[in-house]
Amino acid sequence: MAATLNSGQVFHWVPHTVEDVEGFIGTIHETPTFLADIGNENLLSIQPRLDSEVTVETYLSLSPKEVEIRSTFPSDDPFFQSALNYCPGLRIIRQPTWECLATFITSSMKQVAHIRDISQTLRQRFGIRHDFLNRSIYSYPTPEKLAEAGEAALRDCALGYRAKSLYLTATAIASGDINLADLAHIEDHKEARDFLCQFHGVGEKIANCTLLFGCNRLGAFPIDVWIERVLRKGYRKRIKGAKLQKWAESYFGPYAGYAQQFLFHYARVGRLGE
DNA sequence: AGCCAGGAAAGCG
DNA sequence: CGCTTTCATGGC
Repeated sequence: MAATLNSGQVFHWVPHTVEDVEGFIGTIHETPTFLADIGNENLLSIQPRLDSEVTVETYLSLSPKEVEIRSTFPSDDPFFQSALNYCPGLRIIRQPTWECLATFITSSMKQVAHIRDISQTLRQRFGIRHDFLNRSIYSYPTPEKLAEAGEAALRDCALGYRAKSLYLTATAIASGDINLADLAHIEDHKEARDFLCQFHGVGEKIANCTLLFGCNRLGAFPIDVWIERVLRKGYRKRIKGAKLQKWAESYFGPYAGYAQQFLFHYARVGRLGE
């Protein structure tokens, strides 16, 4: 669980200790939650109330479907197997679509540590406060709240040029101009990606991150500098862009996005670089 | 001090 | 079209 929360999918979980148990505190949708690994692959979770919408198990993808997913990965591939074995417990988190979309808009050309800072600032200034386990934690602000805040106030959160994109996207949704819920009814992967690319500041990579981490579309394969690096190193792939995208989706199969996350983590934490 | 970060839009030819 | 430049900010 700890590796999953630190794997660059989600940016708001912070270390927290409850009665000498070390874990993380954050929100699952609107519900404050404490999570801790307590040995033997057991997970401790504390919530002030039951979240009827999304359970801890759903959020962390702790389902038996894992076995089926892993069986679709390329088996005769030592490089991928070592990426998989590097962190076998890694899961894809199922985040709220808006929260995921907005967070990745703020992620462009930023390091993970700084994306965390931005996420925390936005939550503290514009989100709803929950007092939980002797601590204040904040849910992710709604599109309405960010639209109302205005571009200047967002820029003041160290967003830089991303403030404009976040503001325009929040406004498009808050005004009813674009209904984010429509995305769930789009079957086709390309159409879904194009739908997300309507938003200012959203290109192919951020659209794929949103589909993978925020829409439960496990075939989406986001390509960033780390993935380009790892595919170049592990598979001698010198192609880029759309060609690399097509190869990866085809090679890693129906759950390519899941495979992507193992490769990303292997590249970033495993110090694969030169 | 220089380089780069989970990129995308705008500006070229 | 495909390629290049520009856009802020902070950590190392």
